[in-house]
Amino acid sequence: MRTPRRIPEVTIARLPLYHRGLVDLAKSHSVTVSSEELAELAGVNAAKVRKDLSYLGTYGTRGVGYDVDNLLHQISQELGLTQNWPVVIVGIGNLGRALAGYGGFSARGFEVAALLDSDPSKRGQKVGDLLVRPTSELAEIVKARAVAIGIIATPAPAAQAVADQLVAAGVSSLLNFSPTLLVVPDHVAVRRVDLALELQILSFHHHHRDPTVPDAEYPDELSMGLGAL
Amino acid sequence: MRTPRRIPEVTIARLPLYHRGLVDLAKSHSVTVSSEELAELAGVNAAKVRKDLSYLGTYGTRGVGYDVDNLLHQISQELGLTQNWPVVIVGIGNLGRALAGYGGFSARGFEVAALLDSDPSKRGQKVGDLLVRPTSELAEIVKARAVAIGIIATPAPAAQAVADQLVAAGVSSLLNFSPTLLVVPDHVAVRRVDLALELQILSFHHHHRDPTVPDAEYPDELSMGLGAL
DNA sequence: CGAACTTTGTGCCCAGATTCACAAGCGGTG
DNA sequence: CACCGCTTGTGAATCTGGGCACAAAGTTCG
Repeated sequence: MRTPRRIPEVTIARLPLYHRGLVDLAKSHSVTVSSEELAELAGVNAAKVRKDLSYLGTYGTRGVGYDVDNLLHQISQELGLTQNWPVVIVGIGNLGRALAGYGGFSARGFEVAALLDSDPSKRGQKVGDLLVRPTSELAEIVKARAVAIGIIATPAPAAQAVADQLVAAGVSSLLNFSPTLLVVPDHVAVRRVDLALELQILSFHHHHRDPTVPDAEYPDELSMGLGAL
Repeated sequence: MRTPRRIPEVTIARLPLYHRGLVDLAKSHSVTVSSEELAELAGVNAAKVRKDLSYLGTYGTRGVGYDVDNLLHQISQELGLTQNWPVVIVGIGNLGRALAGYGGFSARGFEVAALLDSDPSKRGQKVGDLLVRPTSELAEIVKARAVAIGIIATPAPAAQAVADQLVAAGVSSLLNFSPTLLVVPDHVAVRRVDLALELQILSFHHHHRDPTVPDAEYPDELSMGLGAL
């Protein structure tokens, strides 16, 4: 039997970290990896790694560790990374353009199927080797290409309408870059990336930072490392 | 006495949501708001709103709710949003440029103090009305402008070195857009925004979506809303 | 082949966060 | 001024996830 238990959301969120660590290990031709090593790569502790992986099945070997290739395959399987998911990016402003040009997509099993924007003046612009198409073609594209994931990079006021269209067209997962709370049906997964929110959290920490910590100044380190850039 | 208890991290992460809701309410000239209303705006439940706010102090009035202006002020105070924090953006690629052009910064109390990139060919380029400056000037700029927050938008291999430089120069908070685990001293706060990770989490949900949900198709909604974009 | 060693998988407990549910407190009303 | 309705603030219960610690299981070496 596979995946006997329900996988906790926090574990799901860590699987990509393990995935990344394993990709690195595979590149360096490591054959096996211990929970300890993997924990270090992912920035968590070893017990958590073992518990997380145990939700997927028992792929480790006691006394040895995990087979890198096998574990990588199992996690890829679980995350659904064995196939290329087509995504659409809606809203080709500053951010949308940056996302369109981001190489990490294709490298990690996501393929930008289309760029959409409602602004007629953007229609026909090229970003990379993709053409910006009008939002009115959204439903058509989503259905024709079986788009799995919609990325919303529009201004906040347009976000909900775009989300509605994406959902109506059959997209099941949304990545929302606008500072908006999207209302979607239960079966649609939404992840939100909110820059202002992250900055405000950092602002809190800066505001409440421990004043006993000297305001930095590590003269030794200042001189090193600059060349590396 | 103010802030008697330590504020849990999860609460801190929600304060910006309340802040945003309150800003909207203030714009629409609402005078008071109940925990119920604020909960709806923030997408959480009312009990959580009340408990979160109670960590800040007792700013509500029983039978009435919270005074919008006052609560907004208190939360701004707590988050440290009553002053403008200078930030630097390091790594002016696709993403860095998009961030530099993002209007949300200045609107929300953050000011881009400088754009830095180690690539000599980028030096002197203008993004908006800011000049790209060499990374070697990092320490100088951070100290001169008392930069609070460093945004790392470099490729992964450069991220750790940049983080080291920022920390050495006295930056206490980092926003890391590279898919890297940064190692920093305890007193430095790091938030990570990882696109590939978010997509992989969505991939999981799409991969495991409930097949009983019909593949969308809500004909009524398809025709409406398009004009709004 | 058995002993020593290594590392996994997991039961158990603890800490932290969420939610419930209700007493306390305030404003309005007659 | 007393009563009623509303909403906060918070103790208590519940749920969830984290981490310890150890038995189980495999490997290596003599």
